[in-house]
Amino acid sequence: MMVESASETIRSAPSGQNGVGSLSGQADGGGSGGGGVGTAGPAGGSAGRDAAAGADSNGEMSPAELLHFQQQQALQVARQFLLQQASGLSSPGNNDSKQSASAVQVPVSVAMMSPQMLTPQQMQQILSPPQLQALLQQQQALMLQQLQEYYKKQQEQLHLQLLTQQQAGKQQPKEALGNKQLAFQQQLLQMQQLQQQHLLNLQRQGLVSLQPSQASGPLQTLPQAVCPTDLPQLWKGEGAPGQPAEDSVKQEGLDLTGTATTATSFAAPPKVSPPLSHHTLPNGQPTVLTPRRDGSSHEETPGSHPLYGHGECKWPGCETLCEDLGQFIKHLNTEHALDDRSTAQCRVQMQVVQQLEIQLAKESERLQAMMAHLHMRPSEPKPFSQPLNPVPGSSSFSKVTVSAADSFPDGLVHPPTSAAAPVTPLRPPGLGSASLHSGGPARRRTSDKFCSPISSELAQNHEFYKNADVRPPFTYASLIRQAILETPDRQLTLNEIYNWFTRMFAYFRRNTATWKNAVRHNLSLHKCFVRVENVKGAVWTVDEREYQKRRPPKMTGSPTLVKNMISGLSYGALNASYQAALAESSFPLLNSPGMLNPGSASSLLPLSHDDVGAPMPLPSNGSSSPPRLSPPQYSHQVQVKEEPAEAEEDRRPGPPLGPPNPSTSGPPEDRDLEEELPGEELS
DNA sequence: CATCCTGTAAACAACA
DNA sequence: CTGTTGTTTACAGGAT
Repeated sequence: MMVESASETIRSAPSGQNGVGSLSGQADGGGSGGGGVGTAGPAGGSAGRDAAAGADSNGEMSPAELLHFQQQQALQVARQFLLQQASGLSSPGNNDSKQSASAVQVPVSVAMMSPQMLTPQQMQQILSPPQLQALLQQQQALMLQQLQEYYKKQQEQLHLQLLTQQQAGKQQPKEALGNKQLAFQQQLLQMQQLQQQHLLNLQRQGLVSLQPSQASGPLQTLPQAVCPTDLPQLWKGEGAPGQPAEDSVKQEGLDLTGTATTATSFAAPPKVSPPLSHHTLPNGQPTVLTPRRDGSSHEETPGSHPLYGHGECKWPGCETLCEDLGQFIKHLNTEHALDDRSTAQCRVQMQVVQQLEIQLAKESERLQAMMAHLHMRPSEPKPFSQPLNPVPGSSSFSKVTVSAADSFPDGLVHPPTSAAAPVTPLRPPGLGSASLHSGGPARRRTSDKFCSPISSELAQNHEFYKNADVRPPFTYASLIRQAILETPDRQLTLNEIYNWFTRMFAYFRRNTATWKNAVRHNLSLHKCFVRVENVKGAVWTVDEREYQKRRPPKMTGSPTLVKNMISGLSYGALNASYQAALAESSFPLLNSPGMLNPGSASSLLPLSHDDVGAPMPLPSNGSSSPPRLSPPQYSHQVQVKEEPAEAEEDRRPGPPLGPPNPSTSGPPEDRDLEEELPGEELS
C-alpha cells in the first residue's frame, strides 16, 4: 500500500555525491525509522557510499546507474571531441586556416552568450540543467556549422576553380566546358556528401572511440577529457596522462575527402532495433556497434581491437589496463561478457550514437533552414561571424532551448526491452555531471520565491525533468509548493506530495529516503506550509503570504536573475520563422523512438514565456498517479499571489473539524478554487 | 565574517 | 512490531 514504487526501486544511489568512501553499513533506504543506526561517525559518509561502490569492480552499481553514467560519459566525450575537432579545424593547410581559427573562438564564446568567458562551473551556476544542455547542443551545432563552413570554403574554391577554368578555357568547345562543369558539380556533390559523412564520423568516433590504432592515440585522450571530476570516480578513475593528438583525428577526417563517397549511411542511421544481441560475441570479438564508415571498417590492423587502445580497455567506463591484445581479449571475455550489464551498456551506447546522429541530422537541417532564412546561398562565402546571425543572445539561446524540439510524446522514451534499465534515456551532457558530481548537497537551486519561475520552468522542462535523472534546480520548499498549488484543492497529503515528486522528476525516483525526509522536514520547518486536519487525515496547504515573505529575491545580477533573463529570452524571443525552421527540421528526424532530447521536449510548443505553459498534459505518468491531480486543463496552477482567502483559511481555524467535508464529493476547502488570477507572477 | 537559507541526517513521538 | 507522518535538532556549505 501506498509505498509507491519509488521507495523500492533504487534505494541506493543518492544523487551521486562524490564517493567519500566509508563503506559503513547502514545506508539502507530506511534511514529514518531505524533510529538505532544513527550517527555513524563520519558525516556524509552514508551519502558517498554508493558512488564509491560504483567505482569499484564489485558490481555494486546498478545497471541503471551504469547506464546513466555511461551515457553521460559518452556525451561528454562527444562534446569534447567536437570541441577538439573544431579547434583542430583550423589546420587544414589551406588559406582559410587563420580565419577559421579565430572563428572557432568567436562563435563559441558568443554562443555562451556572455561577453566574458564563463567557466563551466559558472555556467552551471547560472543556467539550469536544461539550459545547459541546450547550450551544449548549441555548441555542437556551432561546431558543426564551422565544419560545414570549412567545407563550404572548399566548395568555394571549387567554384573559383571552375570559374577560372571557364575563363581560361574560353576557347574550348562548349561541350567540353559543360563537361567540366558537370565534373565540378559532381565534385561539389561529393563534397557535400563527404561533409556529411565526415560529420557523422566525427560524432561516431567521438563516442565509440573506435580504432585507436589509426592514429597514435587521438581518441585516447578523450575519455579523460571527460569531466574529470565526476566520471572517473564512478567508472574507476583514470589518470593516464593523455597525449595531445587531436590533429590526427582531424587528419583522418580530412583525408576522407580523397576517397569515400558513400554518404548513404547518413540518411539512414542504424536502426538498432534489436537492442541486444549485437555485442560481445562469445568468442570475444565484439561486433562494434557502429560499423564505421561502412565497408571500410575492416581496416583495423590485425594486432588491434576497436575496444583496445593504449594498453587499456576502451569499453565505456572500463579502462582496465591490458598489456597486450591477448590479455585484453581475455579481459573482454571475462569482464564484458554477455550479461545484463554489458547489454545495457551496449544499448546505451547505441542510443547515444543514434541520438547524436539524429542530432547531427537535425542540426544540419537547421543550418539549412537558417541559411535559407537568411538568404544565404549555400555556396556563398560567409564571413565567419555570420553563423551567429543577427540576434546573438536571444536567438542563439532560443534556438538552443528549442533545439531538441522533440515535440513528440515521450511515450517511447524508455528503451523498450526493459531488463535492466529503468533508466531515463538521456541526460544532458554537461549538466549531468553538474548535478551529480558536485560533492555536497546540490545548492544553487534557483530561488523559487520568485513567483512563477518555477512553474514556468517546470512547465517548459517538465518532460526533461520527468525523464532525465537530473536534480531540479528548485528548492524543496518551492517544489512542495508547486505540487500543492498544482492541485485543484491546493492541498495535498504528504503521500501525494511524494507522488508528485516522483511523478514529475526522475531524480526523485531514486533515493527516496533522503528527499522524503527533506520534504517532511521542509513541511514542518517552513511556516508557509500549513497542515490542515482533514477527516481522512491531514493535508498540507500553502500559505502564500508566508511563502512570499521569505527573503526577497535581490534582483541584482544574481545568478538567478541571469538565469531568468536567459530563459526569458530563450523562450520568449523566438522569431517565428526560426521556430518554424527548427520545428521543421526536428520533426522528421525524431521519429525514432528511443531518442529524444528531454531537454527541451516540451519547450517548443506550449509556452511563450513564463508560467504560460500550464501544467502540461502529462498523460504519460503511467503508474502512480493519484486519483486527483487529473485535470490537465487546469491552468495557471500557480497563483503566486493567492493571498487572503487561502491564508486565513489556513490559519488553522480553531474548530476541530467544521468545514472539511467528508472525503468524497466536493473539495472541502471550497474557498479558493476559482480565483483564476490570470495576471499573476512575473513582476 | 556573520547570518540566512537550504539540504541532509537523524532522533524521537504519535499513530495506524 | 513496523512503517508512516511530523517535529525537531544539528551540521555543512552556499549565498548575501
